[in-house]
Amino acid sequence: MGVKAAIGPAPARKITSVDVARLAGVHQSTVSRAFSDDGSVAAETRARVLAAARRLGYTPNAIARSLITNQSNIVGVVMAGISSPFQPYVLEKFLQALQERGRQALVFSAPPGQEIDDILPAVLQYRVDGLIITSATLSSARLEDCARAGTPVILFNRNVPGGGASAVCCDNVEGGRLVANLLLDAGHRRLAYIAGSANSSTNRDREKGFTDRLYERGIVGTLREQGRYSYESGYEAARRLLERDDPPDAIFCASDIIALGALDLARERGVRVPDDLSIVGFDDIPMARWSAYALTTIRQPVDAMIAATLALLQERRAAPDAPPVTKLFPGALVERGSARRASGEAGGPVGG
Amino acid sequence: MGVKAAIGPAPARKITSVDVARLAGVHQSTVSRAFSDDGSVAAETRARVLAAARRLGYTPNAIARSLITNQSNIVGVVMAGISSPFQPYVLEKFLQALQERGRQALVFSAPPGQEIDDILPAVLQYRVDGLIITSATLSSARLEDCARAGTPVILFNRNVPGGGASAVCCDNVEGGRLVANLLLDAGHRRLAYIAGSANSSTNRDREKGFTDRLYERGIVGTLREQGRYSYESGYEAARRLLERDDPPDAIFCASDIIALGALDLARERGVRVPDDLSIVGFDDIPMARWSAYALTTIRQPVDAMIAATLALLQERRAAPDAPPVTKLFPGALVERGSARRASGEAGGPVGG
DNA sequence: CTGAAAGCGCTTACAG
DNA sequence: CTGAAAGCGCTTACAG
Repeated sequence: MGVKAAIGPAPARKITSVDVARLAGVHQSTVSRAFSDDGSVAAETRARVLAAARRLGYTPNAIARSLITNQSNIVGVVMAGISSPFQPYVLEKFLQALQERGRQALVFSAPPGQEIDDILPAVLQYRVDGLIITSATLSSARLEDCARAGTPVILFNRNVPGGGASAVCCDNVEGGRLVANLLLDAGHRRLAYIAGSANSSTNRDREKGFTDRLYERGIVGTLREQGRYSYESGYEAARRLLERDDPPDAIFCASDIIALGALDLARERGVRVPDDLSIVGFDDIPMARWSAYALTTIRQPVDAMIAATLALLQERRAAPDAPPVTKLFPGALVERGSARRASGEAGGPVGG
Repeated sequence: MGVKAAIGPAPARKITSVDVARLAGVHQSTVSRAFSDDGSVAAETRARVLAAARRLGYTPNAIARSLITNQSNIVGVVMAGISSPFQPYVLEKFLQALQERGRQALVFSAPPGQEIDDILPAVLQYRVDGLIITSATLSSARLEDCARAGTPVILFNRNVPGGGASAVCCDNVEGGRLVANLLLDAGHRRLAYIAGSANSSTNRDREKGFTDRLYERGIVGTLREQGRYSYESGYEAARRLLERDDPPDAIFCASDIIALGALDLARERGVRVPDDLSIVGFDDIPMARWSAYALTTIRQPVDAMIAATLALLQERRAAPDAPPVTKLFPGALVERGSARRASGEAGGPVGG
């Protein structure tokens, strides 16, 4: 009533369910029930509680709830580098899917290409309900820590057979085969592969599918350049390839971002795409459809893969000791302008 | 000892500090101290506790800690769309900065251009220590909810004077002026502006700085196309501009991604950049330096802006009722190949 | 349908 | 330096 009151309303910090209960004239446990879906509360009581809560600006404390229910509703998402365009594309979809399901995402970024063991303790401290690791791997020691903590782990876009973790992945081997078929059917015989980071399963599998199919169809002597998953890397690798005495007439790049770099280098040197050189990527990132690139590529069915990841996480939480599974999703060939069409192919629907 | 033992080690779910205390032969509070930095524990005791913890695979429960310390160590990050390339670039830097400071990030993605009021309750339930909102705004009602909950809010890359929230922002008005000067000094007189989303402060400020400076220097009749922050939008807007009877010879785009679309459209139509047309963007996203684009642009000092955001958050947590402040950071002109150089300018260092 | 009480796993004065 | 105890803000059997 004195001078102090004039300073302004004392900010009533830290409103709890007890405050709401007092105002609504009920017990604290009733407040709790009013905020839970299945709590049996008289409709009228609930209305009174909710009104009091609104007046006080009360929101249930999810931290306290997590502690007692032993469920945080938080999923950990660890990404190895968000800078490569496929990653934010995936992350955004994960965030949306999680939000739709009423879950939160604690997101971590790891230096690309590295193991993410250092990050794990922080993730586990927050007792996340599950852990999604995209484009990275966890050592088996850390994987065991997760198992011991009862935290299910799903590897997204990384497939380590026998690695002890469940995985959701595009069928990269089959994708590589698809590209080999496409290029061979278009008449190419002088082929090259620009690899992504050496230690990634995506690179390994895409390369394997590609070269195996080439071999099956009698092609040998395919060129190879080691790259990383970056534009600059594709640009440089393509330079080395095109400076050869016997340059390739078709290049399969381990990912779209590599292909974009290769495409730009080719153009700069006056090599016409696809007339002189076919270039194919993998992922179908948003940029692949830019008219400047019109990249022929393999599309990963990201939405289905994300839904499967979340379903698997749920499943594993119920049955933590079930053996790891791997779910493979077929990629789809998207033909745009950067690769020659099969020679036998008709010009359009009319010709069919 | 019976059949059950053969099934395997019963997974000792939910190890707590009590379990560790028992194994180490100390009280539970001593375990807690051993895991805290300043807790006074005998070195030998701490070692024993840590050994026991390792053996049991114990990690302190951060959820329980948050409840008692009233500090979650979690920062909420709300982004309006991660798909535009500047956003993941910023997000990655935020995540890294937060990790370095021992903090976690609860990340939310909102539909771009929209208000993010719906997301706020979820954020507040988790009692985040602070909230960073990038490229989006909160209604004043929701801002008040945050104030009442004692959660400091910083707007990143959005500047709403008198909006009631603190903000960290590039000086977009000054950036717009810089571009006007550059283009005028290079001899351009027929100018155009491709706008970003109409309701964004970034667009408003960049346009204002640009047109004000043009006006000051006596240029009128500047063309304007409304766009959104997307490649496609820049592509289409540039088409409309270049199909005119009196096309511009220089275009300032509200952001780099718009400029990239404009650049590609120009090329497709055989318009030479920068000989026939200068194009300037804003942000300096990683793609701007790709050799295919070599985009002249304004670089936002993102690292400094992020450090300031985090410092401000810390500050506001200590003094929640301090009035909102806005920190403006100057952008830097980065001249690459997409805009003509000033006519008076020497060709290189030799000519100086 | 509602109240009273126990308990989730920690931290932190308070003694000694 | 260590132990004993209170308490953070909830949920959830248990009675009634």
